[in-house]
Amino acid sequence: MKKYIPVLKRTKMFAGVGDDEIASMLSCLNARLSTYQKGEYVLRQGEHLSNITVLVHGNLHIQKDDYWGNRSILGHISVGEMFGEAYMAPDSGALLNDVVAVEDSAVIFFDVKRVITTCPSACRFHALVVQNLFFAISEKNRKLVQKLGHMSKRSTREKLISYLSEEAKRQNCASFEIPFNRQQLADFLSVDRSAMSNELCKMRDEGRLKFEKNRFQLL
Amino acid sequence: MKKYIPVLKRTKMFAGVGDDEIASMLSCLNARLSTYQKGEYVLRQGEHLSNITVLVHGNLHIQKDDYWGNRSILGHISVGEMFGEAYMAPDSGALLNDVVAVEDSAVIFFDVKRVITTCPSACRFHALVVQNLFFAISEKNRKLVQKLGHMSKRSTREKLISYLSEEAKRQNCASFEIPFNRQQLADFLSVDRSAMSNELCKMRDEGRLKFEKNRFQLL
DNA sequence: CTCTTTCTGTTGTAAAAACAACTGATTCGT
DNA sequence: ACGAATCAGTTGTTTTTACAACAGAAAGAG
Repeated sequence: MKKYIPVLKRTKMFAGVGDDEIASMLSCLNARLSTYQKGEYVLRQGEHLSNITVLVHGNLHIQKDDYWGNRSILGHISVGEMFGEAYMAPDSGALLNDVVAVEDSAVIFFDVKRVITTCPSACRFHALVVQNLFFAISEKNRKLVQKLGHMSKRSTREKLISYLSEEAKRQNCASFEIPFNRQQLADFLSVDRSAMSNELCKMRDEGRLKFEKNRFQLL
Repeated sequence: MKKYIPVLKRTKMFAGVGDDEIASMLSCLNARLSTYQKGEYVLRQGEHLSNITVLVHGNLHIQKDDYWGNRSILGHISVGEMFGEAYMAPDSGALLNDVVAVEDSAVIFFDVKRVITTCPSACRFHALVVQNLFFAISEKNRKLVQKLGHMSKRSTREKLISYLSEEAKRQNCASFEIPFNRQQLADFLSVDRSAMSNELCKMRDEGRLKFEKNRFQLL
C-alpha cells in the first residue's frame, strides 16, 4: 500500500499532508487496498458502503442498469479521484450504481467512522484531512447543483444560455474559454451535438454571441 | 437567538444535541442572527460566503438571473433547512445564485472555520455536529446525483423509466408509491405534465407498468 | 348535498430535438 | 508533406415534446 503514497499525496483528501503522516494515517484510518482486473466489479448496486474510497491505479466506470436491463455509463473515475463519499451516512441505503474496473485497477478503502471521528492524539493531520474532505464534498455538491441548473432547462438553446452565461459570470468576463469541445459540451448538457451546433450558430447569427473553437463571447 | 433553539434542535445539523449544548455552541460557532423583510436579499450572486446558514423563520427562494436578465427560481428553503453548505471551501468562488426572502425571515449564520475545526475542550457535542454535517452534505450529494441521472435522459419516457425504476429498486419492490402528484413529478423531471401523462399511459397500454394515483407497479 | 377546485388523461397542432448523412476544416502522426 | 482521423457546421427527415384546450373524476368547502 505504501507505494501509493505519492498518489494519495496528490488527492484532495490528503492535500497538505506529508508522506510520513499519510503513512501513519493508513493504519489509523483502517485503510485497505484492493486490486481488480479489467471487467471486475469494485462496487455493486444493492451493496452497502461504509468506506470512502480513492482510486490509486487504473480507471473505473460508474454504471447503472435500469429495471429492464438497459445500461448507461454515468461517470468516469480517474487516478486520485475519490468516490463513494455520497454514501458516508450510515442510513444512506444501498448503492444505486455499479462501479466497474475498465482496466486493471487498485482502490484504497478508508473506514468512514475512523475518518470522521478525529482521534484524540495519534494523527496530528487528521483534522486537516477532515477539512479537506469537507471541502471536497462541498465542491462536488456545488458542481452538481450547477449542472442541474443547466439540465433543468427545457430547450437546447436555454441549456446553452444557462451554461455559457454562468461560465461568463464565473470567469467574470464576457469572453471566455470552455473546457469542452462540441461533442463533450453536448454530452455534458445531454443534448444532440448537431442540434446544439445548429443552435449555437443561430444564436451567433442573431448577434447574441460570438465564438471560435472553444472561446466564446457573449454580447 | 435563543428562542430559535427548538428550531435548531430539529435540524439535521444539530440532530441528537440537547438544548443546553446548542446554547453553548451558538457562541462557540460564532453564530449570528439576521432578520430580513419580505423581498430582501439574504445572499447575492457574486458575494463570497464563509458561513453555514440555517433558516429559522420564514421562507426563502433560490433565484438565478442569467446573462440576459431572465430569472428562474431554482429552489425553495423552508424552516430548519440548511443552505450555503456548497460554499464551505475557502476557494469556492463567488455565489452563483441569489437567495431572497419571500416573506419576513430569520437566518442564523455559523462560521465555517469554527464549525469544521473541532475545539479541543469546550463543546462536547462539537464532534457530533461535524458528523451530522458530513452526513447531511453527503446525503444532499447523493440526491443530486440521482436526480442528475434522471435528468440526463433524453426523452420523457426515459426519464420516467429512470426515475420509476430507481424508486422500485430503492423501495425494493416493484409496487411502490411516489411522493409526487403528476404536476410535481413533471416539475421534478423538468418535462411537460401532459406529455408525461401521455407517455405514462402509453407505457401502461404497452404493458410495461400499472399505476393508480401515486402508486406504481413495474412489470 | 352541491358547487368549486384540483387533478389526470386525451387530443391536435406547432415547435423543437434527435438522427443520419455529408462537407470542409483542422489536427495529428509518420 | 501526406493520409487518416477528428471536429464543426449544414441540411433534410423523422420523432418527440411543448403547448393549449378540454372533459371527466376526485377531492374539498360550505
